[in-house]
Amino acid sequence: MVGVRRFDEAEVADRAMERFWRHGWEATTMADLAAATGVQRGSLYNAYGGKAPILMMALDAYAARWRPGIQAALAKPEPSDAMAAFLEVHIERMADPANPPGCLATMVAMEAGEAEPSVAELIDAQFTRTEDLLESYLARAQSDGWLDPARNPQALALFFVGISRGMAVMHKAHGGSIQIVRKIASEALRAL
Amino acid sequence: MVGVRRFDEAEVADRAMERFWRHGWEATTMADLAAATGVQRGSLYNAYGGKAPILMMALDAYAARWRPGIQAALAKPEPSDAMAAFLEVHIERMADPANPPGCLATMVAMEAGEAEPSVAELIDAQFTRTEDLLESYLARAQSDGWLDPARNPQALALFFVGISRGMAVMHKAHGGSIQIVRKIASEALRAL
DNA sequence: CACGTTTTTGACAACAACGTCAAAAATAAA
DNA sequence: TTTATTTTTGACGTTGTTGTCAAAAACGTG
Repeated sequence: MVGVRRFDEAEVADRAMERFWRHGWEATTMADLAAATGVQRGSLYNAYGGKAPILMMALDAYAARWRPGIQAALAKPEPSDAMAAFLEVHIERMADPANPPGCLATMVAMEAGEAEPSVAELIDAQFTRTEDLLESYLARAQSDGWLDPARNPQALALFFVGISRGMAVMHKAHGGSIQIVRKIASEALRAL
Repeated sequence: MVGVRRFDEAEVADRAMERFWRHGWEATTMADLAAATGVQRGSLYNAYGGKAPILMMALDAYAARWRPGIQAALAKPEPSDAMAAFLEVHIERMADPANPPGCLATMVAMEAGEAEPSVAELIDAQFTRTEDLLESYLARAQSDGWLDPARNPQALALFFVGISRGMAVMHKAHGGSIQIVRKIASEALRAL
């Protein structure tokens, strides 16, 4: 390696994440990303090739940021505890005033259409990954006797991922109210 | 009225709705709206003033389209029937292949930020309206003895509106799968 | 029918964003 | 220290989008 990259890639990912999260995909231009990251537009093109690869990098960083919390949640034996902790990860993210409202992945899921198939595929894969984590946790909890054998782990996993996305939409739509989000979560836990 | 408007305003609202619904707010230009509606760009500026008023008109038409179904759902005495019918309105919308995937209001809620305060306010108001409808229905059902007096009608209303938005996100993220949406709804109804 | 008002139309200039490129700068390795 | 390779930088032309405007067309009213 001869001419070495001058900027910190992880920091670029974080700043780009913040920018996309707060303003969305279409409302963010390469010039905005240059301003947000402090890296010149030409360098971003040289390093990543365009806007979509930067978003995908930001989405990966975003998913990685919550992964420890989710895995800790799924270490709890009782499903009601685990699902409460799972939702709490999202609540804490929304409660932190340093974060933009809502959820980056949810926003991109709604915004990314046929125009950016690679982004849509990544979102699909990220959602599926979380659903699979929850489903296998719930299936194990079921075989360990913590969950009624009549319940459907897959449907429950979809439900909890779904309600976490719904909470993000409500958070954003209602001006960042965290009380609303907490109320939704508490009702959702009665599904168990 | 002398020089009378040459196009059907309701039809413009419908075509604009379809365009915004399928492609989103930022990804739709005035030229796109002109092409979608068959009305020239200049005429749209003359009639509405810009893109945001057209979106707001489309959002009103969108809300009006599902209002009868929701009111019919809330005519059912038993809350479990009513909430099932409420969610079914959304499911049927997503199951119709003629409709774009997801939900226009949910998409705009995620996409509209500080850049378009008037749009964000309208979305907030539309969400609140539905929540209020559900809350007063549930409060009445509760006083009529159909719902456990220990339950919180407001929190339940927020939950059901929230899960309907979550269903829309999951629908869009997973390429329009309706089975996923149905599974989520069936689990959500166990919260009652 | 003629008038006055409004809409429609096509065009315009200004601005924003894109993607590329050649020259300059930086640095690891020889 | 020189060389080879990569990144950085600023600028360029192209394209797309915006908002406006004046002329033309349409139409209800008198």
